[in-house]
Amino acid sequence: MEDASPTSTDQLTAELPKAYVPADVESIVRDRWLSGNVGAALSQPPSGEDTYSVVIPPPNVTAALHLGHALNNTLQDVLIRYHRMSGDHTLWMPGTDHAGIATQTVVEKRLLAEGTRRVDMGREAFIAKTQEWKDEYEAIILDQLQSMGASCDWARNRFTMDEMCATAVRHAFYQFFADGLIYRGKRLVNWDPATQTALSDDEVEMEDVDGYMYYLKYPLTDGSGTVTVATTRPETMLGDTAVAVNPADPRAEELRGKSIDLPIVDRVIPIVEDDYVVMADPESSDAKAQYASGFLKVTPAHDTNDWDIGQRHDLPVINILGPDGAVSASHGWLDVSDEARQFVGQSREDARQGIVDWFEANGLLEGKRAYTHSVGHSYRSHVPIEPWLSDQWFVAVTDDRLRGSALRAQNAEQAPPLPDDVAPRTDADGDGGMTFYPDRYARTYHSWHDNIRDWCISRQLWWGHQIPVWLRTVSYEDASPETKAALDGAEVDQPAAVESRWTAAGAAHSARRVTEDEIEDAICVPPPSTLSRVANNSEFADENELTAALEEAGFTRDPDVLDTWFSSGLWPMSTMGWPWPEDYPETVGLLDSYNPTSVLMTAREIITLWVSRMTMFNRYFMDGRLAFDEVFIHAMIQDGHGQKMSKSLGNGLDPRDIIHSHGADALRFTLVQMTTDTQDVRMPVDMICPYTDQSFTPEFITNKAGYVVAAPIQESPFEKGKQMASAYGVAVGEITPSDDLPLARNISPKFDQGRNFANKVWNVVRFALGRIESDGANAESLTVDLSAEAGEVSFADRWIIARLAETLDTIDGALSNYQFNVYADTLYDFIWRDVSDRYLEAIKPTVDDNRSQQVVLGAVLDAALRLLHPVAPFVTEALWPQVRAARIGQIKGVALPDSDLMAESRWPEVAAGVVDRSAVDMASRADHLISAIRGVRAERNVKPRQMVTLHCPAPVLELIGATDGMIESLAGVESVVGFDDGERPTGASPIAFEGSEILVSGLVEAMDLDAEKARLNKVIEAKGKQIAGFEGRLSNPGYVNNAKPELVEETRQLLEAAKGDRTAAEAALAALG
RNA sequence: GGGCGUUUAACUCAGUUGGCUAGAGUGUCUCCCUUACAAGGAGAAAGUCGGGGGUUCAAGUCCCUCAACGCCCA
Repeated sequence: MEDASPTSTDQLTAELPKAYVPADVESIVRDRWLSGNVGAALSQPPSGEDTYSVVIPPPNVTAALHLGHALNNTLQDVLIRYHRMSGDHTLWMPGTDHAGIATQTVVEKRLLAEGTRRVDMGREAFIAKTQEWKDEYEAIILDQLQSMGASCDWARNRFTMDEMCATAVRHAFYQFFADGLIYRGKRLVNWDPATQTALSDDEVEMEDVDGYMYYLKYPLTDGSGTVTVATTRPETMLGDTAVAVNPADPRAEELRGKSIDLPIVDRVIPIVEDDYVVMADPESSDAKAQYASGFLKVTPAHDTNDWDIGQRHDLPVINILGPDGAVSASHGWLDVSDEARQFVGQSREDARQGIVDWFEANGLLEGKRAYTHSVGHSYRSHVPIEPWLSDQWFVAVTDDRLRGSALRAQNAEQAPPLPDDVAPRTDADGDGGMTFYPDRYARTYHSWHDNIRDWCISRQLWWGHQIPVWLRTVSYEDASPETKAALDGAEVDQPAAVESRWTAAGAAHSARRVTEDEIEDAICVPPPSTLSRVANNSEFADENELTAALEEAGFTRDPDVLDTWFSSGLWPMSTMGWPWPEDYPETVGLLDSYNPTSVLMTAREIITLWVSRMTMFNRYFMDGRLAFDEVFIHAMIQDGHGQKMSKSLGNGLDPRDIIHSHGADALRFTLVQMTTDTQDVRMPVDMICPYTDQSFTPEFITNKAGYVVAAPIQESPFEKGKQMASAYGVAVGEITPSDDLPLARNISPKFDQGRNFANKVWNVVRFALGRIESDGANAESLTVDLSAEAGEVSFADRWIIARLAETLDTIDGALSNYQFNVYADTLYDFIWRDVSDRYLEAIKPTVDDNRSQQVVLGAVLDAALRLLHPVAPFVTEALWPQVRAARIGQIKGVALPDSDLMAESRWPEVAAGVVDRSAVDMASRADHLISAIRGVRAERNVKPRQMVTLHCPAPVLELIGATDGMIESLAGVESVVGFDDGERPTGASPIAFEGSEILVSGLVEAMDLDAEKARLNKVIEAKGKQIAGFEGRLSNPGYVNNAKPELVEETRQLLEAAKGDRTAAEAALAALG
């Protein structure tokens, strides 16, 4: 790459502006990576070499990425870049998710705004429209990822509905179907009456709702009285098929065998006894018992618990609602009485009121009490979910081959014991191999599988993978002989595998009785690539012929699509070409080399739905192999008030805004630094004034729902009288932004630290470039030996390399354990505190004339930037040509091989033998002395240029000598003279250091006696406190006997030093008179 | 109802198996535009580690308990 070649340092210095301007370099750097194919993975790395792989949790194409995505992807990129630099073959698979219901919903909204509806345009046209949306947002998302610096293998970008993924989805469905793990059945599902589709359990959100508990009197058929049922949903009584009572209830015996005349509907229903019924207990602490009457109306078609009771007592199921949630007589309700007919067609809300009124008017309403309870709501449309009876497809995730396999995958050391009904772990591939970080999430994952139910995967949508099954319902007589044979003795709704002409052609065939005399045949047709492999001697040439024949035989394809998570669950396999990688040559080898992936990074909200399913699927289809070895769950970012960031609260941050104002590295660094192993982190949200571009803390109000939000209208603190709209004001529709009331964007001051750090790094490099004479030399030109014996380098050089080695160790440990904040903090300290504040200042007087020191400076810079690269790739890559130019030699034992791009450089290696660990201790002593001197200087207002003189005893002289001028440089000391309680220089300020007295003279201004005394008294007081503490500890026999000996010894030394310091300070005080 | 997490300086957070005088960034105050950086440098003030009890020679760290806040699941 031509612009990466080193040129003369003078030129380079001139090229670097005084401050780092991210916008000036980010797009250039991004292009360098793209044209350099930095993220490209080798499909078939040489065997035996390490690989490291991550699949991106595919973002929904519904919307642009938010801050949570920025965090998630930054962390992945940090690991990927780190492992790439460490020499692993890395694969980071990018892609997006079609997000069925979510995307369909936003597209429908857009259509409505344009004046059309989905049903008006038809399925084909709607899918085309949605595809447009997908293309638009996929492009935005990929652009966002690249602008954040994500080093994915872009050529492998996948989409959950592209051909490769679609093949995997269809093949997996076919395989499960053939193995009896996917079945169709009439079940109660979570029905969203607004979007009119089924939802899986995890798409239902529980919300507390203020409602009533109604007490309805049901007359006994024998006229002997009434029983009172308690219910929150009186309207469902139209579908009651029993009343249940707990067998332990004293009233149960008397009622045994009796029945009820169900009001309104005139249906005679039995009284059954079931343990499930909560007995009335007004004294109970359980709200359910407090509000219970002891009698439960049983509506199997409209309540999951009632369904279970119905199953136990063989009760009829009467469905009285339509798909829109209104009362309906055309979905299985046959015995509609004249009285009941008035409610047909009413919404569930109207019907509730009407039925309560009816009971009241007829003297059958015993009462109602206010009652707050949890009601399931659609996560998408937010309307209450209706448990609704319908034909749906399910994956039998409760089967041990799936649930058991997911549980066995867990690392036994961090997981609770396996449940009794799960087969034990064996030495099979994958068993016990999956580890969670932080480990507490292993329990969350485990317990999710406790009450797992079969997974409803059909969705009544258009956007998604259409179910690859052709269905036909015929009367028993008309069914084929094979089907009849397979169903011999089978009960209603119980599926059976069938051998037929369709299975001979490569499809899978299952049948079930829909009713006693109706039979449904289901033919699952695999993807063409599978069909051509499994069908030998098929009577059909290809899939088209087969499906044409099916349709001719009266079959029609199920119009429903699959739950999005079905395709996401296959993601670690489908993206790598499964099941037929040979059909996609670029994927050959990927599964063998990169699956299992190394780690899955995600937020905890989807531990259950995604981690579990990927594990189940990968293990099922890949002979037990895990989808990933490790799972890292990162924090959720909340706003400054501890609230979830959301569009509706207007408290979110757009990564694009942060990149615009602070730069991508600032975004990344701050996010990485925030990543501790806690669950939530807070990020105070400020606003940017659109008139001045300055940020300020907005005025907050509390909204009706109790959230702290930015007031809809904000005054500019910078331009008097000018106003702006907050994101909250716009989100709730209170304000439409205009020229007079422009929308203010959100920002957080937390990103300042990242921005400042990038700027610091920039300037460290600028400094070095000004001090290193390139003269055409390169990293091979000169080799410097660090050892003190060689005498080639100064103390500061040995020390900074020792600190580099320590930093490297800490960072390696941190990144292997997902301690991202430790990584960021360690680097920040090393670069800012050590390299910048100490090392650069220490070498300023000597580096210009010291060739070896220039070599060390160049190498330190090079190494530091490499360590920084995973978290701040842009600024480091931007500076890489300059850093290469600054390399005029190498350090023996410090490996920093050259490369064209920083992103392709190797992680630094420092040989243990070259590190002078003692230098770190000595530097720390020096540091204390420097601080003391600086303290005196600051107190006396000594100007930076003013040099002082030090008068100190022999041991301190020795330290000063051993550190080769570091102390003088950093403390502004001109000369050091010996001083052994001899004649005191006049006007000198005393300080206590390591038990002896040191005098500082040359402070220019006359000594302020009172201030000096006050300072010494403060020292004496502080030392006295310390001494008391140490003495107290040492006089305690328990401590001396029990604590580690070296600890006790250390305490003794500290005590001696503190005593010495106090004595010195007292002597100095006395000398002042 | 079950589970998890948080509570340390004014704010946002570190503090790894108990052991140096509890740290950082921001903010505040004082001084300095020193030829890498004012997005900077030097210094300073600021903490009864949520409350209470316990274990221990020793508790921010372990145990019990109470409180507040948040999240997940039902």
